[in-house]
Parts: sequence; structure tokens; C-alpha cells
Amino acid sequence: MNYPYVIEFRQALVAWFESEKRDLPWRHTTDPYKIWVSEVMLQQTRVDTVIPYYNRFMESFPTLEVLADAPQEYLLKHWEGLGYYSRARNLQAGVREVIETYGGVVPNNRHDISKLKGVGPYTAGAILSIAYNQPEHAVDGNVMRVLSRVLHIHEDIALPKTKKIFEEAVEQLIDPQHASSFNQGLMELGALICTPTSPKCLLCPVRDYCIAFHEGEPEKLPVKSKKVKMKHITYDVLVCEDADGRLLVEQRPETGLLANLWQFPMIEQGTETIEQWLQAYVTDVQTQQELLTFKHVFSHLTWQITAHYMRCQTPMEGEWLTREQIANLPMPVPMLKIFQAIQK
DNA sequence: AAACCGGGGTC
DNA sequence: GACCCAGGTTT
Repeated sequence: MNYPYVIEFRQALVAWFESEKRDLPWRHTTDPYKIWVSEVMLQQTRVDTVIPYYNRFMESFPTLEVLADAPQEYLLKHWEGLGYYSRARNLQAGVREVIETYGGVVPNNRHDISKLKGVGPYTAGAILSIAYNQPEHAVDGNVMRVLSRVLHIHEDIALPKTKKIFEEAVEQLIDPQHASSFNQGLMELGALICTPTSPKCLLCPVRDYCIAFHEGEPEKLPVKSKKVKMKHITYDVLVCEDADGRLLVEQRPETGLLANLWQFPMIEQGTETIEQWLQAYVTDVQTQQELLTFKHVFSHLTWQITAHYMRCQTPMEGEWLTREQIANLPMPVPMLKIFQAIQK
């Protein structure tokens, strides 16, 4: 790397971070467990979204031991609405590994910490640098955007192999004495100044050391190829209430989309008719009315949902639960929307 | 390397 | 609508 401003860049970035950093809940600690939780929550998730989840999570699971012993349903209830629910299950598996294999102490080296469930190259580097102040790279989307501009790197960041270029760049650039502030500074800069569409270069502490700024078009970087086709599925959702006020719910499979979360029964349009479903699962349907229709957008998937409400008899099989019981179950956001609609 | 895995904010 | 976000796992 023939970048001539290594020393100046380090000093300016660390000084700026120390002076301008936001006051965030996980910045009041260096407890590796708490840093770990915050980093997992922050994967593909904005700071403002994470803050209330992090605070509530720490109230309920203040230590790694408490989390290790928690029922998965209670854990998932704390993750409800955050998305990517495998993060929560992997996190719990990870803390259990730490207790069983490392005596309850989060490993302080990349080799061991990377073996933990849900801890990839980024999260490993983030914990090592932020909790242990070790000069390890932690390359996320922010870091690739910032360094693609500072170093004028035009490789396609959508390609997996490109990340190695940035990891090696961080290894050269990182301030060995201030690893925590350096890594957080790169991310903070990406979040506040070096933003995707309209970077605030006039406010940037490392503008003088940024090649893309000198070249004139920092907003053209990073290079990122396109992708993705959106799938569209139409569902009817059936909210069945019996004479005792119980509702029929079901748990989703333990793998795949929204694994282990609970829902009201869904019928994919074009497979089974509502009438066929009713004959198989409930008896003596009385009132039947349409509740609401809405669209829920996932990353690469759209659900078009029509929710129906009906009163019927309790049959032999199926989970019929009170509203209080259902309120304690983790449900995906579209189901929460429906549940909300029937709380009259 | 590509696909899968949520949800919300922004332009 | 498309893009992005303090990514990791599975195929």
C-alpha cells in the first residue's frame, strides 16, 4: 500500500472520534459480553433501532450466565421486531460455548473467538478491538465505504473476495495504541460523515488525506454491483377464536424464514382454499369477517396478507391459547400487526 | 460465489 | 420502488 498519510490519518480519525462520538449505551462499558451483544444486534441494523432493544436486553440478561440459562422463547421475545432471529439463537449458543469451554471468559484472540456461533470476521475484530483494545480489523459496510474513498479502491464490494483487500488495508492503517477508537472511528465516520449518497466532506476530519475527495467524486465510491429479484407471495391468515376466547396459533419450523416464531395459521394462495382448511382444522364456524389487508416487505420477499377473523368450536388438535399467553410468544411483525387489530 | 435470513429508514 | 444498515451461515 503506497498511501502516504498513514500517521496523519490515524491521528485525525482517533482525535475526531474521541471528540465527536455519540453517547451510545454500549459505549459506557468494555465488558466483552456487552460489546458482543451490541455488535450482534448491530449486524445489518441501525443504531437508532438497536438502542431500545439493547437496553431491555441488558436488563433481562445482565450477564452471559443469565443469557445461557434463558428459555429460547423468552430470548426471542426480546428480539421480536429486530429481524434476523438466528442471531439471537446463535448468540445464546455462543455464550454457552464460552461458559463450557472458556470458563465464562470471552476469548481474547481471533482464533478462539471466531469459533463461537454467530461470530464472524467482523464481530471477532469488533470485540477484540473494542473490549480488549487489540489492533484487529473489523471490516463492515461503513469501513468499506470509507476506505474505498480514502484509499480510492474501485473493487466491487459486493464480491466476497474484496473484503480481504480492506482487511489488509486496516491492518496497515490501524493505530496500534488506539485500536478501539480507530475501528469505532471508521464506523462512526461512515455513519455520520462519509454517508452513502451525500458525504459531508466539508465536515470530514480526514478530508485532507482522502484520495477520492482530491479526485473530486467521492460519492461514486464504493463500487457495488447489483442483484436480487423480489418474490411475491399472497397469504390468507386465519384468526380463529373459540367460545372461551382462545385463539389458534402455530409455531413455525425450526429452520428457514422466521424460524421458531409463532403465527396465526397461514394459507398460501393457490394451494388450499379457506373452506378446505376450515374443514380440516376447526368446526362450527359462525361469524367470519375480513379483518385487514396489507403488504409486508422483507429483503427479497413480499407477503400480501389478508387476515380473516372467525368464531368457531375448539377441535381436538392445535394450540388454542389466551391473548395473554399469545402476548408472551415471539411473533413476526406482520403477525403482531394482526394481533393488534383484534385487541378491541 | 451465491443464496438465505427481517425490518425499518432514506432518497 | 431501490438501496442501505456496526454480517453470518449454509449451500
